[in-house]
Amino acid sequence: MSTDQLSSTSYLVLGLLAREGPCTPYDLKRHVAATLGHFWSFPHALLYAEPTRLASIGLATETQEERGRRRRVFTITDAGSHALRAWLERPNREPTELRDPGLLQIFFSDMGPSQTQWTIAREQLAVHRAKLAAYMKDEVLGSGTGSAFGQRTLEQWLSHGLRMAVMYERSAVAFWEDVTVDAVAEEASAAGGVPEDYGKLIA
Amino acid sequence: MSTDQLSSTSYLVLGLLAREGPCTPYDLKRHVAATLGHFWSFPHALLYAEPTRLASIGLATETQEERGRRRRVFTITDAGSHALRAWLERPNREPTELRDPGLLQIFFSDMGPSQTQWTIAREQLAVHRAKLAAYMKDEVLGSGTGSAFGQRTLEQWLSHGLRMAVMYERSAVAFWEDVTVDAVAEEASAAGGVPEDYGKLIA
DNA sequence: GGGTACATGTAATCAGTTACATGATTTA
DNA sequence: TAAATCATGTAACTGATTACATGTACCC
Repeated sequence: MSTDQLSSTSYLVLGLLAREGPCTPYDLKRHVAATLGHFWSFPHALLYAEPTRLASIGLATETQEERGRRRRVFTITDAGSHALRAWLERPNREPTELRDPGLLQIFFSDMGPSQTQWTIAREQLAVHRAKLAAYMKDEVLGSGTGSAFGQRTLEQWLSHGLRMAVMYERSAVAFWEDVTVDAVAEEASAAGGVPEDYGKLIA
Repeated sequence: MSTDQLSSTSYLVLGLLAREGPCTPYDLKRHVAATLGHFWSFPHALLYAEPTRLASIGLATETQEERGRRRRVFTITDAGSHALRAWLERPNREPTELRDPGLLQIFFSDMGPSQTQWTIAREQLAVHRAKLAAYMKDEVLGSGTGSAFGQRTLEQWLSHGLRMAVMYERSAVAFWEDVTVDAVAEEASAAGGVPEDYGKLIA
């Protein structure tokens, strides 16, 4: 029953089954969408396939409803819990993957026409500002920006997960603001003018 | 000659061929390793496969050496340049993928023994500090931390690409410091004591 | 000249993604 | 009761990752 070679997806599912109790794939989907899914996409098909795989190696069990939707409900087994804990205690040095298509574009923006950098930066700035605003509306984030002492509720842990994402978005906004300003300055010095909506940038 | 449905990998290769001129897959590999590869992994097998694919749809051409290593050299075609420029001008709203295994662990740390949070945070703090230090040693980053005006050299663009990564690592360090402090406080209040190497944390 | 690191490539596997397809529940 | 949306699942595909395999250049 090799618990080796489990993927991040495996631990995601194991973790959710451990914390939330028995779940249908749809339950998993919703939990993920509300938390990690904001910055680490797990297409729903994955969350239907992965529990099946876990069941096949004994880390979960599967039961199916007789009537109605005939949903499949998955439950973590002792072996599953054990695998999860073992993973939690194992130091993890896999590097963060930061896959940002906007960054890829700006990286090659010198291969395009002169206003390319400016166009990309403006777009990305909008994207990241919107995302940051969306995070801020999620009430789950509201309170504990300072260090929270004492016992931690589930909600606090969820917000804990998102805190990093918020920090990333803040960095991203700052970064794209910088790039935008640079691009404007460059355009100005090259063409002797300033884009019309320059004022909007600083707002 | 549908230039549709090209992946990030495709544009990475097109962009490098456009900027660097004809390249072997190994050339691509080295360029990537020195830049984007720091935070977005592209296994070398990809960089051997992708140019072939591009050649098959007319966005690059392939020539092979007669003698010696019989390397394959790829050159971007006009169609390839066109596809690249079209992509640069197309607004891109695909979200950033932030796949951080450490974050996944901390997200589920309440499923492990009590010191789990502390252990994970310490590990991740070390990882991200090391990465940040490594970035700082790369001379390519040294100078222009402020906004750089005037014309931009290739080196500046490279550093531009990495600047975001540096900001991310800074955020990560701050985040994991926070988590570490939280964990220490929690352990202390729960067990009435403080881990021995607490002092090292603040250093 | 033997070892080591660099360089080049392919093949097989596997995970992630897209697309398809349909049933169940709610709401107008 | 029809439409819309929520929910459930599978199949096919494609791209990413791992593993294998080998050759070349350099260094001791």
